[in-house]
Amino acid sequence: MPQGALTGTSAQVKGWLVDIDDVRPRPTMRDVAALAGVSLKTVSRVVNSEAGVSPELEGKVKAAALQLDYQPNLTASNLRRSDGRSRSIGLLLENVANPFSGALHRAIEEVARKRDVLVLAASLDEDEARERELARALVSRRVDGLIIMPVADDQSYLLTERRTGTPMVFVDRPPSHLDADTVLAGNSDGAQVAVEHLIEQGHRRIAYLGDDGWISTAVERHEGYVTALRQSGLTYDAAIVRHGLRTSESAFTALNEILTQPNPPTAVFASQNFVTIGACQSLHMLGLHHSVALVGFDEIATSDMVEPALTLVVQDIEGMGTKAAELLFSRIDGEDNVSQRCVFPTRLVVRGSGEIPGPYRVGLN
Amino acid sequence: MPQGALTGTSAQVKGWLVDIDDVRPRPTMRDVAALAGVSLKTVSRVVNSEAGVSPELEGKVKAAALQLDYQPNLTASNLRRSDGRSRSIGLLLENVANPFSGALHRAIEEVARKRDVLVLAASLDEDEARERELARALVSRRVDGLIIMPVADDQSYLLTERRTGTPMVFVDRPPSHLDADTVLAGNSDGAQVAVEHLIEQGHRRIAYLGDDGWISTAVERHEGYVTALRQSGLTYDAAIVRHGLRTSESAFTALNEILTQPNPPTAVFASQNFVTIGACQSLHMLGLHHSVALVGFDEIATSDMVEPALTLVVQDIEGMGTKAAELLFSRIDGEDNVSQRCVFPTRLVVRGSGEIPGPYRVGLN
DNA sequence: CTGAAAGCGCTTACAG
DNA sequence: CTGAAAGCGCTTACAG
Repeated sequence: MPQGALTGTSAQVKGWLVDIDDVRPRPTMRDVAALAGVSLKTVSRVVNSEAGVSPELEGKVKAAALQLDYQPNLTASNLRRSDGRSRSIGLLLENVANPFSGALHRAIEEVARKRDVLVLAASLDEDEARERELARALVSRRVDGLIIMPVADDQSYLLTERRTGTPMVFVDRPPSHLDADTVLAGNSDGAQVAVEHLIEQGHRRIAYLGDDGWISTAVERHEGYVTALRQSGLTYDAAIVRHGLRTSESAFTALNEILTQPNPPTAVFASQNFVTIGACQSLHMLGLHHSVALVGFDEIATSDMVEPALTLVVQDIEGMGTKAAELLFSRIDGEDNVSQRCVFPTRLVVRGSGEIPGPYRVGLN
Repeated sequence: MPQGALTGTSAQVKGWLVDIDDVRPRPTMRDVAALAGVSLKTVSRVVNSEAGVSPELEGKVKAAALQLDYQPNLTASNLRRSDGRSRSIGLLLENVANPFSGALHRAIEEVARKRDVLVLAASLDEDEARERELARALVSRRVDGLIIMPVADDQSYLLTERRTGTPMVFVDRPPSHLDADTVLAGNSDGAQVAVEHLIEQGHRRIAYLGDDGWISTAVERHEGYVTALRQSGLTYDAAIVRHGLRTSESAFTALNEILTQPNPPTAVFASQNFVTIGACQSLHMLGLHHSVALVGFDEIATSDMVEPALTLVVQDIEGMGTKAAELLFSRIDGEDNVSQRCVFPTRLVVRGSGEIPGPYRVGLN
C-alpha cells in the first residue's frame, strides 16, 4: 500500500446542483397504488411478478412505478415475508486488502451473484473481539448466512445462532467448540511436500519461517515441516525455526538473523505469502538468492518475475470459496444433513527458487 | 489466482449435531418483554440505552435478554426509526480480488468501522449493466450511501436516487451526466512524470501500453504520455502504442510484438498494474530486461524482488479511500454544500527498471 | 381477478 | 418512570 503525500486538493465543480426544493421523499408502494388507482396489494402483485393481475391493471401499475421511479424496499418486504430472506450474506475475512481474502471473496461473490445475493464483507485482522462484534453486527442485520475465516479460538458464542438455524460455513480454519460446515486446504500435506522437495534437492538444513503459532494453518504447516524432516531422519533445530512472523518486514529480519548465524541453513520454507516476500528480500539483500533455496506457501502474483522465479505451494482458493458458498446456499435452501468438512489439496508449482541444489544433492541434472 | 486440481474430498465429521428439536425461533423484543414482565417499550428503551428506566426494570430486562440471547433486529427497527439508517453502505468496485480495489475497500471499511457501519461490496468487471443492476440492488436494500468506481459512461440512472437524497461518492473515475462528490488520482500528471523520467534517462522512442481506451483513467494516462512527448518535441508513433490491454497476458503479447518489430522502442510506459506485469514478463522472456527501460502505473506488491526492481507511479489509495468515505459520511450526516472534487497527486517511486539509460543519455552518472 | 384487514419487529408520539 | 396505540413499507391470509 503506497502512502504518498496526502495533499488532496479540493475544488468546487460545475455551477449546478440538484435543486434543494427538488428533494423528494422516496415513493412507496402506496404512492404507486394511488397514482395507478389500484390497491396496495395489486401493486405488490405486479412488483413481485405474481400471476393473476389483469393486463390492464398491470399496465397502469407499471406505468405509475416507472413514472415515480419506484424502488421496492427489500428490507420492509422481508419483515413480513415468510422466508424472511435479506438476500445478503456476511463474510468475515482476515483482511479484504490481502490477496488470499480478496480471491476468496471474489469466488464467494460469484456464487452469490447468481442468486441475487449481496455480500457484506469485513476484516478481522486476527482480532478475536472483532470476530464476535462483527458476527453480532451481521446477525443484527439478519443476513441469510455467514461465511467465516475465524480467528478466535472459541466459536461457541455462535451456538445460539446455530440453534436458531442461521446457516454458517467456516473457511481456511476450522471452528472450535462448534460443529459447522468447514472448508480447508491441505496445509500439513502441502508443507510436507514442499519440505520433501527441498530435501530431494539435496538440502539437510532447512529453515522454517512461520506465522503466529496459534493460527491453525500455521500449526498445520509446521507439522508438515516436522513430518518431512522426521521421515527423512533429519534433526529439528529450533535455531533455524521462527514463529510469529506476520509481515514481510519481520520475516526479512528473521531470515537475516538466521543466515548470518554460524551453521546457516541451505534452504528455507516460508509458511505464508508475506513471509515468502520477506524471505526473498532477505536472500536478495544478502546476495544469497542463487545459493539458498526457497519454497513458500501461497501464490504470489509476480512469482514469475522474481529472480529466481518462486517455487510455491498454491491453494485452490477459487475452489475453496466456491465450495464454501455452495455449502452455505444449500443450507439456506434447507439442506440439514450432518456438517461437511472439505479439504482441498494444494499443489507444488516448481519455478526455480526451490530447485537450487543443496550440498547433499545426488544423481544427475 | 491458482487453479489447482479441484478434487475436494467431502467427509462427515463428528457424530453429534445440534438437536433438530432444539431449533428455536429467534427471540423477539416481545419475548424479552414477556420474560421480564415489562412492556415492549421498556425493552426498547433498555436495548437502545435510552435514559429514564428504573434500575430495577433495567436489570430485569437485561437478565431476560441475556437468558434468551436476544439479538435486536436492526432491519426492523430501521423501518420505523426516523433517521432510517441501515448502518451499511454500498461499495461498487472494479473487482474485489484486484489489489487496487482491495486497498480502496480496506480504507473505506476503516472509516465505516468507526461508525459501526458495514460495507456491502461488489465487483463490476467493467460491465455497465452490472453497475446499474448492483446500484439498484443496493438501493433496494436501503444502504445509507454509495461509493462507486463507475464503469458506465452515463450515471444519469442515479438521478432520482440523487434527488431522493441518497449520499453518493465516485472514486477513481468521475461520473457522467450526474453531479456528485468525486475522488480521483492525478492520472495525467502521473503518466507525464513517468514518461518525462524516461526521456531524461535518454530515451526518445517510448512505447505506450494501455488499458481500454474508454476508461477515463486510461484516457488521462495516455494524455500524460502524449503531453510528455510533445513537450520534448518527440513524435507520436502509433506503431508503438497499444490500447485495450486488460490482462497481463495481452500486455505480454503486445509488447512481444512491438519489440520484435523493426525500429523497436528503447523504453516502455505501462499504464496499469496488470499491464506492467505482462510487459515485465515480455522483457524477461526476450532477455531485454536490462536493456529496455520500463515504468509502470500502480504499485505492485513484489516490485522490489523483480530484476530489475520496478520503477512505478503509485497512487495514494489509502488516502483516496479514506477521503471518499469521509465525504460520504459527511453527506450522511447532512452536509449539503456543493459537490466536492478531490484529486490526489501520484508519486514516482524510482527502483531501477526506469533508470536503464537510453541511447540519447547525456551527462554524468 | 381484486382488495381490506392484520401483522412482521420495532420506534414514534402520546397519555398517564 | 411506564406503557398502550399507531405506524414504518411491505406481505400474508382471507373474503369477495
